[in-house]
Amino acid sequence: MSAQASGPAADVPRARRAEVPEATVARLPVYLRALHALAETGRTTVSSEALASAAGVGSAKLRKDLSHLGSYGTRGVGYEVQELVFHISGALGLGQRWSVVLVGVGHLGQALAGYGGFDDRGFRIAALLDADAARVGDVVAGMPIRSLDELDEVVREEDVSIGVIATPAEAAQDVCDRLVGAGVRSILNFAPTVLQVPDGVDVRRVDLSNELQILSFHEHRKATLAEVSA
Amino acid sequence: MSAQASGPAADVPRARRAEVPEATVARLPVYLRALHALAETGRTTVSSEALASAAGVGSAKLRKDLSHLGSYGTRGVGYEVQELVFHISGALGLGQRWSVVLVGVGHLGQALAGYGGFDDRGFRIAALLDADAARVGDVVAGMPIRSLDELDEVVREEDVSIGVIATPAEAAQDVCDRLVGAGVRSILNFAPTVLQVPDGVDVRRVDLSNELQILSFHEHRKATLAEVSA
DNA sequence: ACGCGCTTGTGAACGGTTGCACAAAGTCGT
DNA sequence: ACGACTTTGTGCAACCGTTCACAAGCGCGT
Repeated sequence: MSAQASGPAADVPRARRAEVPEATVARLPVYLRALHALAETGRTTVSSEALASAAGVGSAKLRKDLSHLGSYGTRGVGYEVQELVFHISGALGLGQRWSVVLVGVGHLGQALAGYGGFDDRGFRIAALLDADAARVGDVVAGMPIRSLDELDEVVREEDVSIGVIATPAEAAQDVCDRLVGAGVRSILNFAPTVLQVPDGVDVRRVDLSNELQILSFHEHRKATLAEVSA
Repeated sequence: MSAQASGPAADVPRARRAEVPEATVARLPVYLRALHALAETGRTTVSSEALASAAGVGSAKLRKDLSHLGSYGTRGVGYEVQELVFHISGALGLGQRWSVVLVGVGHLGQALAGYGGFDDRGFRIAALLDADAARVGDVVAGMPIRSLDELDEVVREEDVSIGVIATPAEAAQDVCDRLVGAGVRSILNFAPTVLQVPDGVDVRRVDLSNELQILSFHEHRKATLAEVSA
């Protein structure tokens, strides 16, 4: 976004990168998980129809999504599971291990720390940090909790590129600022606040209450419709 | 915008309200939270500009979103905070208290059970359920854990309309089926699986690993771009 | 009372996403 | 070897969502 194509489009090595659409990127992890599940059942190939159904999307959408990565299917047969896993992982940048720092070790933080999905895929928790001095030193999920003051040090030494915020809402913006100050440019925020960040920093929010309220809207709508037809 | 409904639009009972777009619905909770935060600082009115910035969106988008609910602003002044809270809450169906059943009381389940955001807004945890008999009877966040077998009973007696799944992935589909069987039509799924449900049932997924992978994609892209320009 | 400045609400243009429908391309059985 | 069958990859059209730009409306100061 910052370094736009300066004059000649020759800076791009091979223009094979047709810029994967954001909506597609958001679905790739779902496909990847479905593929892993299929692999465990022993399947070696899948049709777009079968994979789409396992991922909860339409088959045309799936095929179009995959076509943005390249042409890795075989007509008349389908996709080879392992090959697809490889290519999707590559597109998502999971070839390398990303170091993650987790800030805030309450119940949610512990749930995240204990979550198996980290090590399996390409993520490694570099450190658990908490502002509460009484908690520092406790061991959670096999790791000692360290002080929030060690943030810069951790980010530098462990080459952390992703920060996860699982603090109370009041602390989130401050922690965010510290993360950005330390050089972290990707943040996953579980605190119920909208974080203000400079350009070039990506933030993704996960908010339980939001999701419940969206469900509430649909329940409400269903209930109102039912009332009308009654 | 209401007057010129020439002919057909006026007598269609079902299409009474102009159907709030899904993308807008997803943002309403964010606005609501920002408004509550503003209310606590003593503000009684906000401009679309100020509220938009607090919510992390553009002001035009905010105004268009709000316009789907009605015309509740005052030109030259802005929106009255309390009034907007009232109308957004109404649109989201938060006027009534929804009963929620939480299945799976591991670390994540405990984090959710202890989350303040439930009681504050219009949600009430009707029961905590877990399949592990050894856990049944334990008290978490002031509530006793009950057996998963009591699901039907709980849903019926407590008029539960929303189910939250915080179990391991393996158990999620089974729990989902039970919830649907008991009559629950809105499900919030924290387990890393895509649930298969019949039509008429809404499912929202929250998946930590997905979010991390999306961040990974962007980090990867940034890193690749930086490499090229170097 | 009246114009001035501010802010909302919205029509219209734009860009991205979805779904359809089908040609291209492969496999399998005979 | 070949035709029937299957499934991918994609052009196209409809749809949805975002952004721009501005007229309409409101309060305030004079």
